[in-house]
Amino acid sequence: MVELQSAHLDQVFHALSDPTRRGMLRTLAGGERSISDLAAPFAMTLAGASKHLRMLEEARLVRREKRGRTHFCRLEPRALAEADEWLAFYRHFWSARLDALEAELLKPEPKALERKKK
Amino acid sequence: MVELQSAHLDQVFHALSDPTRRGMLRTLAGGERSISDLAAPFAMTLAGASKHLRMLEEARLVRREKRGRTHFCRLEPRALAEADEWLAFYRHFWSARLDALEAELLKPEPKALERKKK
DNA sequence: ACGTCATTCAACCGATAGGTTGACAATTCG
DNA sequence: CGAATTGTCAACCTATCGGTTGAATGACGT
Repeated sequence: MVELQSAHLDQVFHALSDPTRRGMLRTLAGGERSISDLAAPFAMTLAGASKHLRMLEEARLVRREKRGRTHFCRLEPRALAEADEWLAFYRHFWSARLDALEAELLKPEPKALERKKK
Repeated sequence: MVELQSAHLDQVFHALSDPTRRGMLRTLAGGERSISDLAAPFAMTLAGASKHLRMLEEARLVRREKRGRTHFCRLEPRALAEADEWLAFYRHFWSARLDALEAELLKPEPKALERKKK
């Protein structure tokens, strides 16, 4: 858990470092979208947008499924979760409260949490 | 809260996309360090490391204080918190449990939390 | 079969990243 | 003062980024 596939984190964080790509992820938060749908909000050629999508896909932030002639994309939250795990290490620097709760979540006994949920 | 200074997020995520810089942040999690201290673990000239530090500083992930001839760096958690806030929007995609707890944290009444902590 | 729609590919472009080297600046020590 | 320590600056190099254009691919509708 400590190494966290550094090379993949490189890809993920780099993918997140562009506002176009972050915008696309935001759109995908609303559900499956075609490439053209994702490209539409941006003043950019489709080929340009296509490249961004490919980076998101290679970073495994997005999954693509081709149905007929259109490619549908969906958010792949796993990679975001990895970025989040990396950040979690630092969480206590800015928020002792959230950190405490999270520590509880990750402890070997999820009893307290299950009580809360059920 | 919705726009989150996109240009700054660009810088932050880009800064995090390099393993050398992430390594430096990890070192800084242990407290204040000099530039040479931060550079030491990496097979790289000091000038190279110095450039990485400057990016971290410009992304406001690190603060620098010059005392005598040595520059001391400290972690600046605020920028990491911004990245975390951005990710928070997507948290429910991979963890309904954590999301629920966090929502509780951010609600106007922190009563339940205080009971847990004290 | 033909045209059109959705998307990629290949080539190109200027800007930036990530690294090096060598010279410079500032501070401390003898 | 002079030498060593700590770090930056400037110039350079190669690779990648973020974008364009124009042609190619593949599936659909008629």
